[in-house]
Amino acid sequence: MKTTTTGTRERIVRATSRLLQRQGYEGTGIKQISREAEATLGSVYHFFPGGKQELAAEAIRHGDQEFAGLLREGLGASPDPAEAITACTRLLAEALRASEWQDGCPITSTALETVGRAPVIEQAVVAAFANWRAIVEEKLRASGLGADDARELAATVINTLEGAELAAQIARSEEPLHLTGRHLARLIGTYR
Amino acid sequence: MKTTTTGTRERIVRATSRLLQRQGYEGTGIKQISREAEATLGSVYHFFPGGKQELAAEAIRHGDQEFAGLLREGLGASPDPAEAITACTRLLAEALRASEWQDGCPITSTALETVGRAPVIEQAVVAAFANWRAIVEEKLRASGLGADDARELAATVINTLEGAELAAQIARSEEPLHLTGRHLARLIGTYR
DNA sequence: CCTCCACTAGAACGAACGCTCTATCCAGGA
DNA sequence: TCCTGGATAGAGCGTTCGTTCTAGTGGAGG
Repeated sequence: MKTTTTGTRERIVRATSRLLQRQGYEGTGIKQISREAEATLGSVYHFFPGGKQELAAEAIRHGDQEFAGLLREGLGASPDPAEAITACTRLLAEALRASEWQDGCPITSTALETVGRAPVIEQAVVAAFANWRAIVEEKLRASGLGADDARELAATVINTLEGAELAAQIARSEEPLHLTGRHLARLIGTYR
Repeated sequence: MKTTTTGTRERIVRATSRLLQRQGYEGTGIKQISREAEATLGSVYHFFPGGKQELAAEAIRHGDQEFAGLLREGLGASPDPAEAITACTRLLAEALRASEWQDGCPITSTALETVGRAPVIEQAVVAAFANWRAIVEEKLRASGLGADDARELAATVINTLEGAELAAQIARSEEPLHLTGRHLARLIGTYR
């Protein structure tokens, strides 16, 4: 059956994505992935003959889409860009707390561990960040900001969200995210 | 000899700090550390009977001091807080480029990998972030900002620097750091 | 009914992991 | 001179790593 086939592949990617998010690249074993995904080692290497790296790259792309979805949801909450950004920080804070501070950014840990040593993964990471920046940039331009301002602000918004997510996870507190929302709103406010 | 003794311990901590920075916690083995530090496995466990976790916690504290030194150097470059922050981003960018994009924040990777599963390390991480925030907060207060504003801005400055450092490392470009410097300067400018 | 092939299943491989253990070295005090 | 104890040295423990390999399963097409 086709559904079973894609079902297994999908389960493997989802499990990998979640494990990479929580344990990082080196801390996650293929056997743990196959166990968690309720698939066998044979299935894993059948779908991902490129091994751990190919699997991780695919999981990064999955995390990319996941985070992009959250961004779009937050940005759609208000026409005002400043309010839209704080909606994003609110969503991130809620998700982080709901997971008991376990699920931060889905790709940061893997990105840092593999930088400069796993080109396939790095490429997926770069694409994810570019995707996220583009989503924010589009929102800012739609709100009337100039092209250069929107592009630059979008980059800082994403970078700052990353930093705040990290801080919130470490401190086990929503506060860094809420604070960042307020400061980003203030920064955006200086552009009108 | 006392110097030889402390010399070995110091070499182990330095090597561990550098390796954790570049490869993360799970990606770094004790044997690699002892090799890199030109010490034997026996010496490592002699000085750090708590094993890898104790060693990592000590290395985090070393990285804490290192980053704090850079912060102090940058902040001391100008009496104006906005200029001082951009001096920090400049120093970070230079260091990152000089290491060929290998040496980002000394503790981020390890922090993310061990969050919620290695209390000894987590404690050192929390202390490091608190230390860095305090350094920036003091500078902002000395520049005339109110107590609450200074505290909040300091937190955002550190978080944003972290995010920018991450982005710069991944993109192999100084640009995210310089951009962040400009945006942080602008944000600080709204408080006078 | 048989063939075919995508998929499942997991044993086995060499290497590396963190850590324990014993043995040795050597400077300083009795 | 002998003793003590911090420091060095590395073999070896059991486990897990990523990967390879062969064997088996089951539904679709002829």
